[in-house]
Amino acid sequence: MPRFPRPKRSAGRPSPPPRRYHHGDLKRVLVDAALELAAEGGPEQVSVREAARRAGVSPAAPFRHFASREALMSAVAEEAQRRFRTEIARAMADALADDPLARFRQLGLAYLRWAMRNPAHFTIISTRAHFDHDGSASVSRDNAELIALTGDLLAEAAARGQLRPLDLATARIAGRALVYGFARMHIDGHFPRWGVAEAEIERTAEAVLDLFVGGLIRA
Amino acid sequence: MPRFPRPKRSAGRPSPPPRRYHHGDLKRVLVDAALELAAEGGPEQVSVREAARRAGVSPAAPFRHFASREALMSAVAEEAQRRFRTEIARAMADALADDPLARFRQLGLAYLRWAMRNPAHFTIISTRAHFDHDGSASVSRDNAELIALTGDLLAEAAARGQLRPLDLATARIAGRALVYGFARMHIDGHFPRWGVAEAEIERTAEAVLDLFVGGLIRA
DNA sequence: CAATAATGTAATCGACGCTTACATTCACGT
DNA sequence: ACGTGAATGTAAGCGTCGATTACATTATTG
Repeated sequence: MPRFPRPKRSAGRPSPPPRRYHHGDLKRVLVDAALELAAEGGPEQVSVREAARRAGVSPAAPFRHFASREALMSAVAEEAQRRFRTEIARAMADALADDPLARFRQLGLAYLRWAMRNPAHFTIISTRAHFDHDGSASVSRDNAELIALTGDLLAEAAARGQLRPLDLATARIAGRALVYGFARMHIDGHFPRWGVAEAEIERTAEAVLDLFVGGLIRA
Repeated sequence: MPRFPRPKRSAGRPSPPPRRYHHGDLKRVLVDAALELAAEGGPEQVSVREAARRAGVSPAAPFRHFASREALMSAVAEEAQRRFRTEIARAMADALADDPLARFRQLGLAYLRWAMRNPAHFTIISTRAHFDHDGSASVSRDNAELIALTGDLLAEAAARGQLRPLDLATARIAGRALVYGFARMHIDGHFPRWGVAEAEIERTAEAVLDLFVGGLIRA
């Protein structure tokens, strides 16, 4: 006797998903549930059991698809990274094509906006502790591309004589530290202490970016 | 009959601490153990039970001193903040007294060094998720003082005509975002992806700071 | 259609945070 | 000095979690 007696279907009905023993697309549903959990309560709140619960499945079921919580988190990270990458690409498509410094600024702004609007997902893809970056080829590739892009934009700006004399590698890293730090200050709740109200944050982000870029250009 | 029969002491010995029922200084020992745990495996690795274990005490004992894991973490954070504050004060005492920009740079460098050498402790005091900042008067006060100091140094530099025209509040925040971001990039394991080897990091930190300060000064 | 792989459940383990009831010791007023 | 209440420890247990194992059901394929 089956432990989960299949509910009798009234004859001709085409079957609204009434609890089959095999879920069908559990892997994807688990990742989605985990993304939700992260968005709701931060990365630490993601639990295999709760994801299973939301998928309507037993606590052990997820382990057929993910060997560990960490493996689930890696899948979550890859999905988050995919969304991040898409958003950045969209922003860069909108940016002026012929001014590398303007594109650099636009890249920084898009990065900041996505990070601040998706704090949990940003944290997951940004913090080694939450999943194994090196284990994900796509995340590594995306990151490498983004890093290369910032380098290219700065190099192009330098080639056009827009920059004061400075070390490009240092400027690249400083720029990243700036936007990463700003995003994390927001996520980690620093801004109230700095007298920056929620409503001012995006404006402040632009001001900070402009100040930084202003410090790079030839006077 | 006592469940923990006191081990007989050989007569005249002055008692090396042989397991008394009352520990004597459990609160402090628990905080120290928790600090160690954080240093070893990061803030997430801090557990009440393990701290109790290292203190040689039952799993329930810590709850006499800390109402929750979070309360323990707050005590850990306050101790970490105390150490941080001490280190910053020491660095500032060593810095040139009469050049505000040099002091600003020195402050940033001291901040970075401590953060990178004490990653777990830095993470705890920097990330709201790990404990309730607002619940700790001392941490709030320390932070306010540090924030005020950066503002004062920049204002003094501006008053002496060392800076190009810029918004001081923005510069303050940009400076903090820069050092916070750099420190977190290190802690979060970003630098290998950016081609910065471990041995180069402190040098890179100085270069980044100098580039930023160089962008603030009058050309 | 039968064998087998894929994918689910049940039951269980150990670690954790936390609570309650009880034991031991300390500190203080008489 | 002493006895009593406060302080501080233990024991036992609850519910949650990640993870494993044995078994049940379904899908696939020769």
